[in-house]
Amino acid sequence: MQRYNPKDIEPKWQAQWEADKIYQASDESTKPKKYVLEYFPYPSGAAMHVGHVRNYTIGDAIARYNRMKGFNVLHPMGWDAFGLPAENYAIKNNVSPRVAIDENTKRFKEQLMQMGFSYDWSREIDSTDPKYYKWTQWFFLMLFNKGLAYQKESLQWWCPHDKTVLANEQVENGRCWRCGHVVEKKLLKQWFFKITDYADRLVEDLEDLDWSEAIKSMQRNWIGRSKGAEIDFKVDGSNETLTVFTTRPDTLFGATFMVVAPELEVAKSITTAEQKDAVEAYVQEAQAKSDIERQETNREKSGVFTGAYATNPVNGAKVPIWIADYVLAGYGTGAIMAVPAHNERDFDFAKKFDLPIVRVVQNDAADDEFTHAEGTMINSGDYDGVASQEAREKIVIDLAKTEAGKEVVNYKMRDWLISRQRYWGAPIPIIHCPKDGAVAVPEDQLPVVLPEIESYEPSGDGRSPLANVPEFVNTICPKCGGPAERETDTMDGFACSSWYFLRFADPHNDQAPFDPEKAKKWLPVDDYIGGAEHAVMHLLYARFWTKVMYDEGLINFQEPFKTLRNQGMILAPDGSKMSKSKGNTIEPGVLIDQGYGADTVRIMELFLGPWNQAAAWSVEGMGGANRFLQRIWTLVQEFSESDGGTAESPELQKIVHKTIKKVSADLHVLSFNTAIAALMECLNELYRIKAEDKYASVEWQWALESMLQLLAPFAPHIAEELWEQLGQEGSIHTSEWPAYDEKYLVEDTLTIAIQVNGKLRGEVQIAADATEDEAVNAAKANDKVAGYLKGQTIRKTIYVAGKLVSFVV
RNA sequence: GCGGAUGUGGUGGAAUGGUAGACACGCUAGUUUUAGGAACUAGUGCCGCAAGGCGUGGAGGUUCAAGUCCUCUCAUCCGCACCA
Repeated sequence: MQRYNPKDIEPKWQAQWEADKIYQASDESTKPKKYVLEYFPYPSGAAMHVGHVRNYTIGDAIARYNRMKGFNVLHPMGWDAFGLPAENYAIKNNVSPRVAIDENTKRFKEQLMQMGFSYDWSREIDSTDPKYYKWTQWFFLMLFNKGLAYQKESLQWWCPHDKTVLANEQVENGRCWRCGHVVEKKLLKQWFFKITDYADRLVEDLEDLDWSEAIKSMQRNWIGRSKGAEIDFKVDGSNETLTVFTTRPDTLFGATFMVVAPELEVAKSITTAEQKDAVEAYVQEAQAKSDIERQETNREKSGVFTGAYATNPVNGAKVPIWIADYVLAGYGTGAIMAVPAHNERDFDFAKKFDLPIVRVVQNDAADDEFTHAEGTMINSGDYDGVASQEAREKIVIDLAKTEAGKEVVNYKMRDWLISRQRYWGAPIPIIHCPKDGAVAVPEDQLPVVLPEIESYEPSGDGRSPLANVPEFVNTICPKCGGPAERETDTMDGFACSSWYFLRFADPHNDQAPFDPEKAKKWLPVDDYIGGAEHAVMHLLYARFWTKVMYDEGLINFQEPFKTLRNQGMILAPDGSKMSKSKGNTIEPGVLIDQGYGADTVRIMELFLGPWNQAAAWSVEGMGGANRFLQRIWTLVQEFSESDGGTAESPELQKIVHKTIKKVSADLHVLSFNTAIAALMECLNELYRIKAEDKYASVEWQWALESMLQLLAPFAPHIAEELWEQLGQEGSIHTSEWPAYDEKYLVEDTLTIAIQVNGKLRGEVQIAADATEDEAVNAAKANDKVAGYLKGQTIRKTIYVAGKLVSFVV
């Protein structure tokens, strides 16, 4: 008898599948399409571990299942290969990032291949290939021409370690998302994409997406839309007006002071002579604080009085203007009306500096505390007695009459800063002309190719290494033909990944980013599988680009990813996070070499628990997964060597049909762990039946083949090998998913549970077609139950057909 | 503080309001001339000799019946955070 040896069969079938091109998606097929996509990986220097591989295993099971269900499946793979790690590696080892990335990509591809994933490799893409980034640049120009890409000088996050600016989304707790260094603010002229123009649509369209509530709420939170009003306060003895944003215009009568962020110019200009020194000292002190210090919550409030006063437009009251760093320059107007009775921060500030606190909304909160709650207006002139929700609207309407206020919507999200002062990225296709300003590189001159250079070290002066390459920089203006300079910054890598899912529909097109007809055929992505770490970066950016493309008429859909599936993280066996630095990663390649094989790893990835929940890797569990496949192997070998027989086995029919039903239903809702459990149960049953009966060859052949088909999405190699051994021609992976027939699932007898007063007291066998009376009588006849019913009056009898009888006494 | 999620045996986890613990790991006992990180059989929620009782983070409630529905509460994890 042949032994199950994954090392023999897995490479063999991988080569065969590749030769037969069975996973290639067809642009011509008339079968319904299914686009299954896993986020394309960054080919890093480190090997993939079982956590990364879970992502691909889930996607592959979905792709394979759908293929067998008769869909024309697009399941592509590519490389998101621009970015800092490759460049830093290149600097350290003095090799070109190109060379480093090519090596990593080759290794990554081998690792994916040895797992037996069913990718259509004919569509492989690489974001660092000029044939690809030509079109990333093309999209940049589209945004530029639509006024959605612009340059602006402003204070921006700067990572001193990576020596580049970062987008807001890429700063996590005041630290660089890549290297973890504390970031600084630097005044620089940078390129932005105007994602804020799409803020409303990005919030509203979340509604219809089949995404987890967690990711949706992260995006909503990040966009941070809040409805409110802008209200103008005139500064006394000056032409200045301070405009504030508030979500609670109803509390306007309770505004007893104002606060301006230290960064605002107006903070200095309105300051009186007496307060000048104090204000300057405070502003300096505030700017010296790191952002991490400033962001610490529960910090003691600090601030300084400007000496100036403003007039509350609603009642003419004079309110002092203060400067304090609890007001952020970057949100709203950078100035607030402070209502200490109804806002915690204002309350703390008023307490500290002894400013007046006036309650204007009456509710059941204590007098000496602040309250956000709604209530009835008091101390608010004509609005007294009105409900606060109502007053909120009325006050804004009344202010609008004198143009002292208006309704506005505010967002926390800022525009997406996309320029990077680094080498390894797609060059921004802009030429700076002294006469014509920023000019787009004409389309026929794309791509602007990233030149090979000597030193990848960033200068740190705010310019990329490309600035040191005169042949690259010096050019002529496409408009006037005069001497001009190329933009030397490169694009954020997230620009490349904002449209890659479209390129897979038409990966080799050199006339356009994609053929609209092909995009129409394949997109949107039906199942997008990836980690939650992309919640407010990639997933937001890609949605934004998609909407821009839709507006431009390039595509016919507004959301790129209909269904998003966030797989749960795989933790180390001790429950801690797996990381290269901790040295606790588990690599599939190592497990495969140990003899478990890719199929065992794949089974384990899915059997560990629900696919969307975190789970600790289990070393012992590997044995169980492997044993399961061993037992299937052995059963098929024993069958093949048996003489066969003619005895029929209704039991065999029943268990296999039942399993087909269960596995199909589970796969439909991605319940992989229970699908595999059902296969294990089926296998246990088959062994039991085998031990009792002789083989009935026709039925056994069918039973084993069906079981292998159900196994195929999870363990494709062993399924394919045994499929062949059973005499089948053609790949199991292009075979038709087995169907079940309800007629085999019908039971002759049923076990009915019997409850007395809600407690389980026994069970009884009845015929499947027993009437209610027969079932109830059988239940009463049960010895135990009879004991509980003796001498009692049955007040109520409930019969749940085929399930239970419940007596109430 | 705001938002999202999760709480079930020794462990990972199963359960359309209807027999809680499927499946697997681990453990216990046994079988096999068993080199192995084997294979097979039986058992395994807790208390109890048993009958029985108790059990899904906690407290209430609805129901003949609650892990599942409702109210309150506790704990853990994740995201955001002086956002007006």
